[in-house]
Amino acid sequence: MSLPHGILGFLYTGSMTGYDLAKAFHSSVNFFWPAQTSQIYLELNKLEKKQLVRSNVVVQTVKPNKRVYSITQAGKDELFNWLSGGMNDLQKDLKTSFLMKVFFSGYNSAENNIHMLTQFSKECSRYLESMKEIPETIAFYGEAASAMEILCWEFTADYGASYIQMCIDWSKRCIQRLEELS
Amino acid sequence: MSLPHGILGFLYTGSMTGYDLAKAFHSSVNFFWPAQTSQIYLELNKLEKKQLVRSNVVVQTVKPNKRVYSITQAGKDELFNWLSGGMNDLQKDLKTSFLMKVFFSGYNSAENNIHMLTQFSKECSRYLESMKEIPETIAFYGEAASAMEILCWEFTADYGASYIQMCIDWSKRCIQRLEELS
DNA sequence: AGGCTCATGTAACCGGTTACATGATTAT
DNA sequence: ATAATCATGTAACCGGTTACATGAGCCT
Repeated sequence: MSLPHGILGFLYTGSMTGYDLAKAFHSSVNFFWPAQTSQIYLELNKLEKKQLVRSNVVVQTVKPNKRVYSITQAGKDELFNWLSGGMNDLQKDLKTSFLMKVFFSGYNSAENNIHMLTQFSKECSRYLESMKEIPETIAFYGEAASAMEILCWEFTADYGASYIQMCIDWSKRCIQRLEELS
Repeated sequence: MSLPHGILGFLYTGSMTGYDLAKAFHSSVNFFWPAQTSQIYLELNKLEKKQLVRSNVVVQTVKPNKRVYSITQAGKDELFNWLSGGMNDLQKDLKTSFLMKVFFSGYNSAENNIHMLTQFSKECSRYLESMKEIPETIAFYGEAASAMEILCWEFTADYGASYIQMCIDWSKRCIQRLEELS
């Protein structure tokens, strides 16, 4: 239950079409929130029914017509209410199928588990690598943004990198303990 | 798509009822996978249709009758296939509404954001605190488990604690940078 | 000719959440 | 008395995923 608030967040900086929003999502929050374009259109409909956004069709000759969405006052209220509102529970953030797998990996051999954790660690490194473009992306979009906005974008990047690094450190510790067994 | 595998994982150690499974979930993986009892019954039905588990009713006189589930060979195959199978994508693990909130917190004041992050940090500490019982739980259940099983349980606890600790460190860094602004 | 950009959707499905429903026995 | 334990479900809903459908114009 976050995509609608993300949409409101983007619309707060200016009116956009569903298509624009999809691009905005994909080029910014994608590394932690991959959104489907179709889902964005669905959410826009819901948001309009709740009167948190409003839309009007812009007729175009060369390109296809488009529906431009704007945030309403009620939408802004909802956005800021959400921003200053209560936290999401940490339990939800920990709920990963990976941990479920680890929990039952005791049925597996040490070799298998070392292999599994090595694979995991490698995937983490790959992900970390793919996140190295983020500072450039922030610099690009930051031209038109406030210092505070840029800072908060950097916070999300920091969080992402820290999380992946923690995973790498953790798997290293686990592998070490598995090797001590044999 | 992990709960069914968790069920198979528990049934691998022995036959159980839905009720037993619910207790097993709640007293072990609960800190990273809070499962609803009703969902467990639904999944058991699905697993039986797929012939990964089989059940038979045990008539009781004093207590109500119960349906005991056992894992089939196909179920064991599925379990071990899943255990040694490909990784879940890290992107999913990063997909938290909290990051969405942080991303748009640039619209908020420094004071508001410091307050928000302080609240978050406190909640993390509380969660860390609540996780301190886990070693005892592991010791309790570990009596009947192999060294490898215990080790993997500890891995999940380590992961959980490391994750929360990372969140605490991260919010500390963020707050520091916010304070430098003013 | 082939692929990209612009532009907007529908439909089926799925895992999971919340809330509700029932009812006997046993321990405090 | 009343709370907990044992025991199993149904129903409505919800956010999100996957796949599919359409179609004009522009660039190479």
